[in-house]
Amino acid sequence: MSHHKSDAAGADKEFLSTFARGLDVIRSFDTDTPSMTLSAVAEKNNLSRASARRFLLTLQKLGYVSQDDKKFGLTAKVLELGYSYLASLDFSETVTPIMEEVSYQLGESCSALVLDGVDIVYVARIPRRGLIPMNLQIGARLPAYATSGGRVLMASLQSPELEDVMEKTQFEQLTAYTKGPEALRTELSKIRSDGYAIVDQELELGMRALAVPVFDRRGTARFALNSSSHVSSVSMEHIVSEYVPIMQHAARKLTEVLP
Amino acid sequence: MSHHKSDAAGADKEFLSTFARGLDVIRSFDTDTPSMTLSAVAEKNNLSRASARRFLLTLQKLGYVSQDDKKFGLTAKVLELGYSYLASLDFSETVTPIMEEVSYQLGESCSALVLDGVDIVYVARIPRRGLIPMNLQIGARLPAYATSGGRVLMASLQSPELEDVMEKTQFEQLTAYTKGPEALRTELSKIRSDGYAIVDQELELGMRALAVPVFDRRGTARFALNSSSHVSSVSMEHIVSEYVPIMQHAARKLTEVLP
DNA sequence: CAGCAACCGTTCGATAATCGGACAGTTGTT
DNA sequence: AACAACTGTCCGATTATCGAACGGTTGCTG
Repeated sequence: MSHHKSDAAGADKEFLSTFARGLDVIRSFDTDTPSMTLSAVAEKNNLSRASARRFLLTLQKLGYVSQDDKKFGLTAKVLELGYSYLASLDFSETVTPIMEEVSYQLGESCSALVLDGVDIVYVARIPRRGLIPMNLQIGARLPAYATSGGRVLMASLQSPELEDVMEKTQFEQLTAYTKGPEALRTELSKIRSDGYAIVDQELELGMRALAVPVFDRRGTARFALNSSSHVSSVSMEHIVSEYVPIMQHAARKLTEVLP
Repeated sequence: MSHHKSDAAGADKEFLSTFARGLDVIRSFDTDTPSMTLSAVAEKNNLSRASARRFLLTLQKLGYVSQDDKKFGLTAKVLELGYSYLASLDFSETVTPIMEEVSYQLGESCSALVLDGVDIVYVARIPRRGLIPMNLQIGARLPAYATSGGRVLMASLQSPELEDVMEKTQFEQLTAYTKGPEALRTELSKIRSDGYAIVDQELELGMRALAVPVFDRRGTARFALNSSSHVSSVSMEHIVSEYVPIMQHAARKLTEVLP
């Protein structure tokens, strides 16, 4: 049915390379190189200086980069790009208040996260006052297989998608407790029947995390709610008996308000 | 010296229109239209269907959009674009802990924000437990002229840049207290000598905000620290005598750790 | 189940957008 | 003054990109 595209060359008629390269230019700014000269941008992206300049001037004209004495740097406007995504989720009115209530009842941080490939991505977060266990901002990523949120979302995938994630996942023994692929499969079916996931020090020693899936009215998992706490502060039993009902109650309420 | 570019046509030799259009496609997803059919994307961006399809396929191949039954939607991966900017700021190690301390000492939320055009943009935020006055996430924008953070940043601009901001600002009477252009100029020079700005119910009734500028070692303002509170909870005198010293102390500490 | 409406997918010649090498200009350093 | 390390600009060559047109698919309706 479908033409065999020339896999070797990869020159795809439907792929806008100028656009793709431009996105790479944006992403080439990072912590190590927050600002770069035109030449540095060219080199980092395998572009000619003339091309790099065109990308930078385009971004500058659009307000996404600014120039400070030969050095180019991103402006806060690039946040608007990521913001398109957050806006399309539309959490601020409906979801955040419920998360705040959960956070208050638990006395712990509470996050919302989605699956993107083999990672989970934090899309909303209510931090706990005082010690913040890890610095997880919106947009931060963690491997799905070793996180409670990742597991509830994996558990609600259909078979082909799940296989795809399992296959692409790089299983690493992050702590002495981290489960491998086989143990994870067993765990996933347990999660399916329980309706929640607990990850006990598999991602990081001393940290326990709980997550529940949040479904929309059609029954598809839209995101996960998660809360993590120190081993010293809460026992596993307490999580199961106290935290799980609160989280599941919130998840059911969320189902009603989701479009 | 410089060619007179054909101002009428606007066809700029150094402007990569494919790239610019692609960025617009990303931004065309919003709260009202979180997912769109190919045709809808085409129409919203004034593209032919064939073009819209090329943009969407490119974004899909890069993982920024996903397709669900003829409807396209952004994925969490677009957050990585905005993340490039946050990474280039590199706040997580150095700035956030100091902000947390401020938030703890004040018992109020504490935010970091930068100036982008006539707006301020939130780039880091430590929320206060309990009532969150407004839902200000990272990336959120407010008009600079009516916010304490905006004012300290405007106050530290050089004359031509300041004039530019003043000129482009749409002054609106947001509350009965909101200052106009003339009063703002007076206020700015007061801010310059005081080293802080207080905005008393000018943005929203019942809200008072305090901000201080944070300079790097070369003396350029990099961002502002801000904290806002309810009128009922704290008096103006208390802000000046208690909050200001804490904020200014944090700002000085930040100066030392900034690159 | 034919006919229609509203979509999406694909092709291909035309065209304009993009490329990059070469040269010129600028700045700061020794 | 010579040099290094940049950025700015030009223009012919090259393709990437465009869009109209046609073909499919799906779902609805009488």
